[in-house]
Amino acid sequence: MTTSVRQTRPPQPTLEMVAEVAGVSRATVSRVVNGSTRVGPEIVAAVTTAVEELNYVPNRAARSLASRQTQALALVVPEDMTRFFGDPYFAAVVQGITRRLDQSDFTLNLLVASSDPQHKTLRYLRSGNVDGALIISHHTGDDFVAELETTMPVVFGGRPANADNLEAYFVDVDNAAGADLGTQRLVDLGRRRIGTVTGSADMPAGIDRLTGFLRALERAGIPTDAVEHGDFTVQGGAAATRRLLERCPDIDGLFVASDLMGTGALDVLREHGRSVPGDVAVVGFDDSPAATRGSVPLTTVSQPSEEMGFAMADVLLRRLADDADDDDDDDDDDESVPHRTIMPTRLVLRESA
Amino acid sequence: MTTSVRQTRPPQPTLEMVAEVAGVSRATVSRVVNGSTRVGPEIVAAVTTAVEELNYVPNRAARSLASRQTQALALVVPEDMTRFFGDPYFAAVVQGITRRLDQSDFTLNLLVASSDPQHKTLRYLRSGNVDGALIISHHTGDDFVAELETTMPVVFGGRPANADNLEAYFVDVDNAAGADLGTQRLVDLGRRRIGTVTGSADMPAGIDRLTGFLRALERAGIPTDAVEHGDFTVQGGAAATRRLLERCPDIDGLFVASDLMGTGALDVLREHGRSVPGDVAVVGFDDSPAATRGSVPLTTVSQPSEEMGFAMADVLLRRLADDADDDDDDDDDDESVPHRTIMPTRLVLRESA
DNA sequence: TTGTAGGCGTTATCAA
DNA sequence: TTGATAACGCCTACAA
Repeated sequence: MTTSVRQTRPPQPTLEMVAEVAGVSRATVSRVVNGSTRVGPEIVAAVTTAVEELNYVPNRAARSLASRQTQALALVVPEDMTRFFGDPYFAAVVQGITRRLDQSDFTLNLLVASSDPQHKTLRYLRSGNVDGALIISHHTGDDFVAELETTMPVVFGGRPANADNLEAYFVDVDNAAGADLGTQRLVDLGRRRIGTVTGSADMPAGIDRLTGFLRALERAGIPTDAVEHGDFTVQGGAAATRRLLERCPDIDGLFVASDLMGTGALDVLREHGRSVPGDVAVVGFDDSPAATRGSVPLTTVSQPSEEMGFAMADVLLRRLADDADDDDDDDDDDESVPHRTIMPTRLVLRESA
Repeated sequence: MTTSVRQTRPPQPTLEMVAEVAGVSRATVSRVVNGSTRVGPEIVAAVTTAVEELNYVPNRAARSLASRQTQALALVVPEDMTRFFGDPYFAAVVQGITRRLDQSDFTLNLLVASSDPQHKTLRYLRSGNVDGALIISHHTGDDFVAELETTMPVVFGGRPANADNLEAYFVDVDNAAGADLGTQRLVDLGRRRIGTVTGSADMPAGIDRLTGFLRALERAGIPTDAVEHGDFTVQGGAAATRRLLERCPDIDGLFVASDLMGTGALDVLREHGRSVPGDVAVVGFDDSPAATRGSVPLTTVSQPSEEMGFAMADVLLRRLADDADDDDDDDDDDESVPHRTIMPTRLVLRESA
């Protein structure tokens, strides 16, 4: 061996080379590679041998150019990295998506993008890199989505923010019902001065959970003024709790719109000398790992985040399959894939309430 | 508007269509799109107008097929999702990588892959989806890497596990020196019964940090038997600490090979009624957000994780640029891109030691 | 400076 | 069942 050879990379084998080795045409190799049944057994064997001998792997670009498909999906997350990695909710959703995709031969492209304001992301999407897109953590302002939908099938995690979006496909839980459930727990515990730290006001999940909270309080005839806005981050949750404590020092119950914010709330409560659940009972939302990470294990409204990711991928895959079938036929919608998939929430009792 | 139109997606515009609208040839449009300077100003204007009018975006597959480049990189992480999302170290590295890539027009493909044992991942890589790969958290067993290097330029985060890999490019810190530094802090504090919770034994970072720990103790003439193996997870760190406490109940100093494991250690220490740093002084490694997440802020050996990600991407991009230049010329290595990039560590003092 | 033409590695449409 | 032969959308000599 010479000591310093420039690593020269052998060119990847092509269909043509395989065809030559196997003594058949490119078309036949293509059939074998793609698992067509209409090929003679001994030919299949010959091709398979050649493929392994040459260590052949099909070129994705060429395949996608010819077939107009990529076998890839994008997961678009309009948040910055810190946020994305900071909230276990995202981890669960990604986990679910990949679990579904592992059963297919689609791959996932993660697009975490608030830094470069959607421009690069949108270009990436529009340049035919993927067959469809999954969008989570969608904010009111993220209207690049509208354009996206005209380009490729899209499925949302959480009801999309655009009010006009009646045709949108999404997977969600009934956030209002969930929040109601969580708040009711506080009521049932006999708490009568109940506050909330909301999620982002520009996200349906934030808005709906507030709605559910208010509904429960009104039903119980409890004042609904103890509301402070958070943003689904630990810091935001902590800050909101601080403001709440300042404004309403007498609260004895707190509904926090996410477990992550819940940990922030717990910190502030302790910092202010309030015991949990003694002085203040706390209920979170998500049932993410964050729920058990704080000083007190959180009672929380559980949503099946991972299952939601799984369902999102599943819906998108089915839409894609449908599109492939429709060669021409009907324009009446069979509705084989439902636009909305609503998953259940349930209350998980731990120590905080 | 009809109520239920099957969303029919208009075909994406092509170079050819732009050419027609602008009244020039495809070649010219291609030049303009790719920013060639050798084009008349008014032609550039015409083409630009046409591009915007049609909302044209180049097709990646076609471009990549013709140019034999993808303008995409892969980040390969041979870990499961839970682990990937659980350790802030990865978040920092990804952050750094994307920060570098944002200055280029390369995109990043994240491949978190221990589930499907590398098969799908390897196929993805080998089918020409990316121009190069970044690999972090590389274990001894992950030998698929060897094959990868023959296919495309690769840069490692952390010295690769394969001993024979002299030609490998990587970005790392001097783990042994860092661990030595951290351990020395415990010695300087007057601790004389010092233990360690190591990282994974099949990863260079784990091994080297143990080496540094041992070196510091030997220098100080302190027994080196208080060693328990962790695996860079909270649970692993906690379990190792538990074993250590059982075996050496008298330890007064603890070097933990990662902050994440450090939080696990802190929990166990408290659970056993040991105060920190009173009874046991603790030093971590990484200086990740996990360092300040536990009950006591960790004194830790800081490594510039985000900068390391940035550097990894930078090295890979430069290798790629070099490869593009070398049309034929030399076979003596200019070594314009260094094989190893070693970043500094420093001790960050907080409350735990 | 601009246009022509060939090719990149597959898939898909025909015939045979 | 198999094999020619077009596309697919773009880049890139080469020629004008």
